[in-house]
Amino acid sequence: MEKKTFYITTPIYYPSDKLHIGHSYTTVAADAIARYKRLTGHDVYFLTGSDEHGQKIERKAKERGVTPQKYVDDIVDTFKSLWKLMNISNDGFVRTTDDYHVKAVQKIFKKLYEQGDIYKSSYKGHYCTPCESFWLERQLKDGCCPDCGRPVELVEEESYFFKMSKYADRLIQYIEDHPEFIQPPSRTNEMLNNFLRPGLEDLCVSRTSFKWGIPVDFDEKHVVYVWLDALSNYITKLGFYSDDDSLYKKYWPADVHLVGKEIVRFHTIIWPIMLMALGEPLPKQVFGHGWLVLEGGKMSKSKGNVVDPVKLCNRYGVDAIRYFLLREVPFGSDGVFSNEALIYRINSDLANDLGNLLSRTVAMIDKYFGGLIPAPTCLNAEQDDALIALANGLPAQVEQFMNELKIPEALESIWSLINACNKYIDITTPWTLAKDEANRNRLGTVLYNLAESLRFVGVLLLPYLPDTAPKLFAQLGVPAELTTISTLSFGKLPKGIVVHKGEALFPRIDIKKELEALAEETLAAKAATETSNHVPAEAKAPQKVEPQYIEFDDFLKVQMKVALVLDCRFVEKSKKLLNFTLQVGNETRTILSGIRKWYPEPEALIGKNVIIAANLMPRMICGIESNGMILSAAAETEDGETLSMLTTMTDDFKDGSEIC
RNA sequence: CGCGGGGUAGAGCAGUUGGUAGCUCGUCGGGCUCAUAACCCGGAGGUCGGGGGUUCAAGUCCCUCCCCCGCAACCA
Repeated sequence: MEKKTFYITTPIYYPSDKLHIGHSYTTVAADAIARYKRLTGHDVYFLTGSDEHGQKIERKAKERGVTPQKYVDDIVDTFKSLWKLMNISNDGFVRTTDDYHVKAVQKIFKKLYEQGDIYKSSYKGHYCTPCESFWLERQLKDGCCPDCGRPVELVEEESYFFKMSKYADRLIQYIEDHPEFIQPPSRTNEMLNNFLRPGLEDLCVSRTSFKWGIPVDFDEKHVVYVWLDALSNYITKLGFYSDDDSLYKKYWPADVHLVGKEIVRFHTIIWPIMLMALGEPLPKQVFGHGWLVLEGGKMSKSKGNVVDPVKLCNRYGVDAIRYFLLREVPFGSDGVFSNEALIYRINSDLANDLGNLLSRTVAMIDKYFGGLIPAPTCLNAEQDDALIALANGLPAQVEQFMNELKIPEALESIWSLINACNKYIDITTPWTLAKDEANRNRLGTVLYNLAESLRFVGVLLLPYLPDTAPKLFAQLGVPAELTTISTLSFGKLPKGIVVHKGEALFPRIDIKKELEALAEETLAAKAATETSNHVPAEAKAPQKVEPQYIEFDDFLKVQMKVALVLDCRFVEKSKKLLNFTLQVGNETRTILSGIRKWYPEPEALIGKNVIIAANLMPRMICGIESNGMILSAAAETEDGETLSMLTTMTDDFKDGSEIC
């Protein structure tokens, strides 16, 4: 019989920087699912990869003085070694710079163009020159810029567009007909209400402003822009539009695209519409998982709290990290990462429950039966039935959870057997049985039941803890042919097998000591990133460690001045920004600052003197150009909030005065 | 009224169609000694964000208010 196929993908990651624990989470989850499907007899294709084009890469490579290709090659190597380290069993690794991908994307682009779904047009924007921003017709206020109220002019910039609008109705219909398509279901509402029902705009799919991308082969000025390039990976790797599309024929449509919640939108709107336009079947499911949120907020470099998966794996072991990721983040929603939570999990679930159970079981077989697993010749229904029933029913339970991608629940159910075993030992008190030779058969049966239960645990854990399960088999002496899912019926384990006492599967961690050590490291790391973050981007290019101090000359580069607040108001579209109009000597300038939270009454600031960094590169925010930065003091308060204070001058300094 | 997700024991979370408020960790007490000071049992701890309503009965349904988070070209 043909094996049933199963195709699962992760997003392809952007090689502008090293991967963090969030990427590991997605990939480990996909890996666990892939391994589970293989274990249960599916013909699996598991794909991950890298999305390598774009302006950001082009710019970063330039900063570093290497070609974009060289730049991404280096970083993609770190991706691959991380996945190797974490035991990721992907069958393919797609790079958007790979030849087959480039060619297929060009063909896709051309086909869509030829059938009229991609058309050449231009940004027809209403452009406000002072604000340097584009506005759509409906955004205008009385035909003028909604921000500054000044008149706008019509401008154009050439670019190709994809006719998403044409397929919107079909997609809405599809989503309504296939409630399982977007998971978890709450995301379905989000997509329909936020994006689909209000109406889709056509998507800009080419750029002329940079070169690092797949050239549009019939119009060399343009490169293919982001999503058309990136999303196609899921089929180009399978040989779509190539000489050999046998993999595509075999595995498409994908069973699951596993993605982070931030990109559900692209996978459930743009991607299906692309496929509709190509006349290809849609993926069966897009699963948007939650995020690993860090204690004290999102991961960010400025907080110095980016979690490096390589360090974690080296410190605690790959399986410990895999277990934590898979167990801690609930189905579809966010989970909190903290070192404390990680260590507690490792200690209580892995060391205490699982590791210790194996250890005490093997030790007793060793001690009472010379290391040979005894035969189960003396069953006691009252004590044994529940345990055996639990074990026998477990594969089906895990199967059900895994089919719904409820990985934490699947693990929980496996742990219910582990816990039952620990309790079983307590009830049967083998050490008491051992005192009386008359109970020898009963003792042997108890130990047999434990060993056999542990074999179940080992087999079911293979997808999640691929390093640990074989260690468990080795200690119990389980032969390879008894480590498949089809052998999971209680009693298959033969008597007389030799057990081998071994190392603890997961050594216990001294929490107090460990947290202290970690705190020290974090502090050091934070100091390092802080110094490097305050250096302008251009100077950051070389990889060497940044010095703790800056040169006096560097300091002189920062021009700080006193400025008088002429006007201060909310930026309408923003929850966080204040728009300052400032008098600096004889010039007037605009600066935006994200401090609305702490200054809910902007009028009160008018007339104050503030200190600004005056020669920062101007930057567009919310369609308004910001010219500099207002200096503030930030502090952590007890409830973890950052407070920010405008540094105001009480003295009567003249605005425009230099600060030195 | 932009959209979405939340507010349940010290922490993190479950609670299907309304019917005794649960789980994990921590904490306190007890048991056991095979085991990685691990394991097993028990206790304490909650006016389920506030207010109003429907009902014999509301964490669950309805109304209203408050707070947190994410997203939406937004923290220089």
